[in-house]
Amino acid sequence: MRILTRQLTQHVGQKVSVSGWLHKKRLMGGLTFIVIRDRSGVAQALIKDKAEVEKLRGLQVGTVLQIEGVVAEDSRAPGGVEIHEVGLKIEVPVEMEPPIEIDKPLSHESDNLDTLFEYRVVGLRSPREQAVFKVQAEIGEAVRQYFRRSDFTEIRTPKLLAAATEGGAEVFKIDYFGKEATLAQSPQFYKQMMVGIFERVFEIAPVYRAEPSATTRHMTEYISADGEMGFINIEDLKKFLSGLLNAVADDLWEYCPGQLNEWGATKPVLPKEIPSLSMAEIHQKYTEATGENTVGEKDLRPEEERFICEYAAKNLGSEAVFVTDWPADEMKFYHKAQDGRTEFADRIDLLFRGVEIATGSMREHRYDVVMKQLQSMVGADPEDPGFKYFLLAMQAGMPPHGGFGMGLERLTQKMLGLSNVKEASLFPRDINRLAP
RNA sequence: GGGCUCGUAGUGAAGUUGGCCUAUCACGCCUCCCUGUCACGGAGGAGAUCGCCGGUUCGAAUCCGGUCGGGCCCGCCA
Repeated sequence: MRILTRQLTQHVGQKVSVSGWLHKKRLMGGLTFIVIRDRSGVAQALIKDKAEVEKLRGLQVGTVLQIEGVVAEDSRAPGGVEIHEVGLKIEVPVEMEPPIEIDKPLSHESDNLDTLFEYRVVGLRSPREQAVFKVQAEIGEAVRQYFRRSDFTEIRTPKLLAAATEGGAEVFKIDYFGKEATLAQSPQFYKQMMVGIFERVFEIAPVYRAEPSATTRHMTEYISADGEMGFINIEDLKKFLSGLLNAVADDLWEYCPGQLNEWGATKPVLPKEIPSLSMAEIHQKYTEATGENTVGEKDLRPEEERFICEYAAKNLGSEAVFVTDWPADEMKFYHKAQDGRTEFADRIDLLFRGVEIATGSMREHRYDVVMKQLQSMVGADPEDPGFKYFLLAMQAGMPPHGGFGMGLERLTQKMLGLSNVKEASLFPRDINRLAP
């Protein structure tokens, strides 16, 4: 019966069988050490029998094999146990020399990312690479649990859409049986429509952006964690996001200490309520600090995002910060302007460790107003199938509501301290990579 | 889309004000030695027409032009 490598300590003195991949071999004359990898980790086996060692001749790392032997405690063995009196059974011999070495850290230098992604199917076998995605899986789990604890219903919305979309980012156009369709750049309209049904909904799913961006923080396909809820205001949204980010960090450092340590990650300093700074304040502080005048600009420069995160870490005891008071003339048609301060959108961006990881806003829930905004801001036809059903949902009765979208890979990147968001994607898609 | 920058064995790097390059090193790979390795160690070996095309020159990895492929920043965004 097969056991996992992590279970060896429970079987000292017993004969066991483990299965996995050859991860490393060290031939030392009369002694041969091999390391076997399975889903639970790695373990060492000590082989003395020359005939057993000969079975490995010509076989490379990656060879699938089964090891039978007796578990022995030995302080010289990694982890204190190893397998002795080994009998090997080669399940799948691998003679191909791996294009990259997975038993030591892979280079994540920006110049070498192309190699990293080109050989991704092999490189991900490295325990250190796996750690990134174990962490990402845990983040997804923590996010899901937080939503569910907060009484959200998980939804699945279509990614194939009729042509019209929310505007802003470019969309991918595809041929749909002779008609033009687009790939969803966000679940925006659907999650809002679903507020009229479940009140609180969330989705964790891929979205597509046809932006020709070539930066360390953009991909053309990424996973968005979207939430939307009714009967709230912008302060409720901030509280929710503060709690969410804290919950993710707490969960991660409780359940993934090994993986986080692999990347030298440090737990983010986050107060219970993440502090807010208005865009005007940030421009002001940046201008004072650098002499570079950004006062009056309608967006934050990436340099300002990094600056204000450092400022918040140093002065506000928080590695995350909300940016508030975005100019209303830049807002999207479904956004809501602030009550009594109509020159500002009721919008927040969540900056974490120098990048924007989430954008949230209150939505315009009044049918006649959102209709007017659609026409004046987008110049769109309300009968267009891309907008028609969204408008119907508003007309059918929508409470004040708001929500946000958060980039899962960006969050993973920043939790681990990776320099490029693509490192936090199994198979990143960008302007010039569609495979593997 | 704009700016800057890079391309040398399977991988990572050195060499790039032209000649001493018949291209150096490390990891990996092959053969042999090695009974406690864990980035094992030791001896030997194979592997690169220096991204591609053209040009300048007695001579090009090195200079020039083109081309293909990357990267970083900006714009835009999560």
